[in-house]
Amino acid sequence: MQDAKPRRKQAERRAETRRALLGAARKLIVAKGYAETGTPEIVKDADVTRGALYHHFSDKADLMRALVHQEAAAVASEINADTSTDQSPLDAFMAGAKAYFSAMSAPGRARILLLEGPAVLGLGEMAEIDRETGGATLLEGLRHAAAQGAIGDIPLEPLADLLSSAFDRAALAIANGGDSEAYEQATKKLLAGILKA
Amino acid sequence: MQDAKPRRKQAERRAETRRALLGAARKLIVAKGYAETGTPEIVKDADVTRGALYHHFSDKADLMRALVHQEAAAVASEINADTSTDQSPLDAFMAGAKAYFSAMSAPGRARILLLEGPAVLGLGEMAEIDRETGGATLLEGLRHAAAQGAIGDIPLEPLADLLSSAFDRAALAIANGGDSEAYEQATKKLLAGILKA
DNA sequence: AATTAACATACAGGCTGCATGTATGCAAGA
DNA sequence: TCTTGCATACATGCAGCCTGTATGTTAATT
Repeated sequence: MQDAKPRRKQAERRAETRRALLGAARKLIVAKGYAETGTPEIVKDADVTRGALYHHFSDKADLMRALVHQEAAAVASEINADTSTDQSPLDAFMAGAKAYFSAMSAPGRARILLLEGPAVLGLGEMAEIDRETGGATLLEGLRHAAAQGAIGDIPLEPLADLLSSAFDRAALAIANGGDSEAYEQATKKLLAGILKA
Repeated sequence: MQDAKPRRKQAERRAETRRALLGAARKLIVAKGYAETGTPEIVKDADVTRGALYHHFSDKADLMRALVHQEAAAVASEINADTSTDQSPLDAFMAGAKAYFSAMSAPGRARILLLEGPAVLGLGEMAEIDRETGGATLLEGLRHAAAQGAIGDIPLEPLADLLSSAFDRAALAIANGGDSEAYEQATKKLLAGILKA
C-alpha cells in the first residue's frame, strides 16, 4: 500500500522509461542489428520520444553499452547460480563451460554479447565489462589446475584468452542452432588435452 | 605483345581508380574503423568523386567486401608460399599457425579480417570468403591426423571451428603487440593436447 | 559517327546529436 | 498547509552529415 496509482514517483517513472528503452532496443537490435536499428525506431517501439532516450543515455552507443551490461550481468548471475564444488579439474571446467553455453542460449544474448557488442564498443571495452562482471573465472580455474601441476609451465593468460575465444565460438554456434552435443565434445577435447600432461 | 597501349587505356584507368579507392578505404578504415569512416572522406583521400565509388561498388559495404577479399587473398598467398611438407602432425600444425600469425601481422590486416569485416559482412559471409579463399586447411589437417588415429572419434568440424577461433584470437593479440612467444606456446599447448590421445 | 564505359554533379531522404521549451515532482519556508 | 522556487524528466525542433540514386558529361571504343 505504499504507492497508490495517482502518485507516481520520479524514480519509478524513470526506471519504467529506461526499461522500455532497453527492451525495445534489445528486441530491435537482436532482430536487425545495431547499425540497422535507428533511434527513431527504438523510441517508437518503446513509446517514448528521442528526447527521453538522450536524457537517459549520452548517445546511441551508450544505450548499447547499457544493454551489454544488462546481458553480461544476467550471464554472470546464471552461471553463479549453479556453482558446483569439488570435482575433477576437467569436470569442473566442463561444468563451467556448459553453464556458460546455457546462459548464452538465451534468445538474442549471443548476438548482443558476441557480435554486436564487440563491434560497437570494441574488444577492449567488452573485455573490461567481462572483467567487472563475470570476472576471470576461467583464468582462476587454470591457475588452480596449474598449481596442482596439471598444466605445464607456460603463461596462463594467453591460454585463458584462447580458450575463452573458443568457448565464445562454441556458445555462438550452439545459440545459432548448432549441434550442442558435438560442440561440447569438442570443448571437452580441448580442455582434456590441456589438463593431461 | 598481344595488347598494345591504346587497347589498354580504359582497363588501366579503371584499375587505377579501383586501387586508389581500396587504398584510401584501407588506410582510413584501419585507422578509424568502418562506421567512423564516411565515403566523402574516402573519395577525398583517393582523389576521386563519390560517383566513381558508386560506379565501382554497389554500396559502402561492397567496398568493404572487396577490401576483405583482397586481404584474405593476401593471407592465403603468404601462407601457401611457405608450405613445408612432411613433418610430425604437431609440427605441421604449428608451422601453419605461425605462418597464419605472420600473415596476420601485416599492418591493419587483423583489424580488417577479424574485427571490421565480421562486423560489417557478418560471420556467415566471412566464413564463405574464408572457404573460397583459404579453404578449409585446418579441417583437412585434422582429418589427416584423425585418419592416422591421432585424434579420438569425435566430430571434427566443431573442433576445427573452435581451433580456428582460438587461432584468430591469437593472431589478433599478436598483431596488437601481444607477446607472440607466449601466444605460440599457448597455441602449441592446445594443439598438442588434441593430437596426443 | 554512334555507342558505351567511366566517371562527375545534384538531389532526396534519413539519421544523429544538441539546443531549447515545457510539465511535473519535490523540498523548504511562511 | 500552501505556495514558491528549483530540479528532474522528458518533448520538440533544428542543423549537419551521410548514404544511395538519378541525371549529366567526357572520353574511349567500335
